[in-house]
Amino acid sequence: MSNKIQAIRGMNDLLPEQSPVWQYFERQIQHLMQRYGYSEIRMPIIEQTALFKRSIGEVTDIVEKEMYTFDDRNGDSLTLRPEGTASCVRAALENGLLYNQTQRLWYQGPMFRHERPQKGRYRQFHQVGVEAYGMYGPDIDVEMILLSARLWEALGLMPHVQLELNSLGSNEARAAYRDALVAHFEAHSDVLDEDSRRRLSTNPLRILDSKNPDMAAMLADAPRLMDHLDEESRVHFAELTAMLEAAGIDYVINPRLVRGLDYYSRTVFEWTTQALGSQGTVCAGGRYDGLVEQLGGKPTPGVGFAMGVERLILLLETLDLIPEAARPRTDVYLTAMGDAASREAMLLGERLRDAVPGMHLQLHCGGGSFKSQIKKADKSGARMALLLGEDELASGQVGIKFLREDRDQESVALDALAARLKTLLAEA
RNA sequence: GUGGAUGUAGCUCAGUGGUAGAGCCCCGGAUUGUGGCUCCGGUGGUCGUGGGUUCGAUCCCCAUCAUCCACCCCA
Repeated sequence: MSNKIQAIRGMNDLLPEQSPVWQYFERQIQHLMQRYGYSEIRMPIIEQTALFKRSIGEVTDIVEKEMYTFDDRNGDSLTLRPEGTASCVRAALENGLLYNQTQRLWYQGPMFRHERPQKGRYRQFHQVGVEAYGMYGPDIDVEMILLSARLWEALGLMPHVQLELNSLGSNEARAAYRDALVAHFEAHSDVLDEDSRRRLSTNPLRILDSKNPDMAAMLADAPRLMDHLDEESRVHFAELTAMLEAAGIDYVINPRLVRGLDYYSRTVFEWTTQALGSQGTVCAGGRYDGLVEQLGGKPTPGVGFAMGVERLILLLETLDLIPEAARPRTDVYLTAMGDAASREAMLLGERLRDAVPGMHLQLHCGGGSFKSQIKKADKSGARMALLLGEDELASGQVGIKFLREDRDQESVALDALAARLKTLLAEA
């Protein structure tokens, strides 16, 4: 055991039993994105370290202590991407996708953060990200929320998730609010815990997030971001909530909702669930109007969000929401008794796959008794087993045995087999 | 990164200071070529890893790795 090589901590294998569930989820995503007119973009999973430092923010937890950063053979500092937005903006800029045009993009793939693993939190995890560029109005913010809501609806998750909203205001308004907040905290510094004191100089907004009950009263009295919004952001947010109400989307305004990445401004939102314990955020995002410029582009507004695939799949499993149709099926299991029949079965299998393209046919390999082959046919989940032995070979017939229905075994001539199978498959 | 719990067969778990068991799974047989039920038999474990205490450790102690829970963070 000790000399066996193990997977890296917090990085998981996706096993055969699990992959159909992921594929089901991915199909839903692809379908959804097409319906809303979003195009897929794929970026490298490694970028220059500076990209993340500049976008996410030097003093955020992600950059300070969670990135997989290393020097490559040239001595350049590279980082395994901890999130997708920065790469997406970089790729869009680099390829001219933002030049005098709007974009609706999505992507999917692994992200890496060196955190302590827990259920729903892994060092390699997967996100589906959705980003839109070039649109200032709240309509695109609303579209993003509606799009995500439609996904919950399709997956059956809607009753189990809740939408939380907030506005961070413009960068100037947030800076002013930050000063007011720091003043409030400094006036009550006796109540601040150690974490919060540290954050006072780095990221005071995060103190609002604290779950420490000793600080609850002081936090309740803290100035509210909503009261410090600039006029433009206030109107933007008001229009956003009005449109959500018109669309019938329930939401809760959470004035303490802030984001761990520095690039956000104005709208921020989170979909959360109670069903996953402490890793209950299943989807989160917001507006980042300053990021494109910060990364060297012309001022271009952006909105986006990311979903945690592991968390969503965990949620689907916890709530038993994986539809039966998501599982792969086998229609036919082809058995063969004896060497001659085995050779013939291989060819027969290919001919049947040509003739009946929609059929899922599994060929028995590896010999064994008839009994054990039929046992395997049963285990495969196939509806029927095709039986090919010496008798059948001699008479040019194949046996069709029904494994899930009370029905007589059939004997069909080889040249009529494909047609018979088509008919049988059409029954279901 | 902090605190706590757990780690025994592929899976779910019993168990004891004298080097291990059940159920499920898997394989074979009862039924010379016919699954699901039943019965019988079998494969499979350096008891997470490395040290220590002991005549002797899977059990006690320490360390380490991994998983889980909470904090933290976030998707």
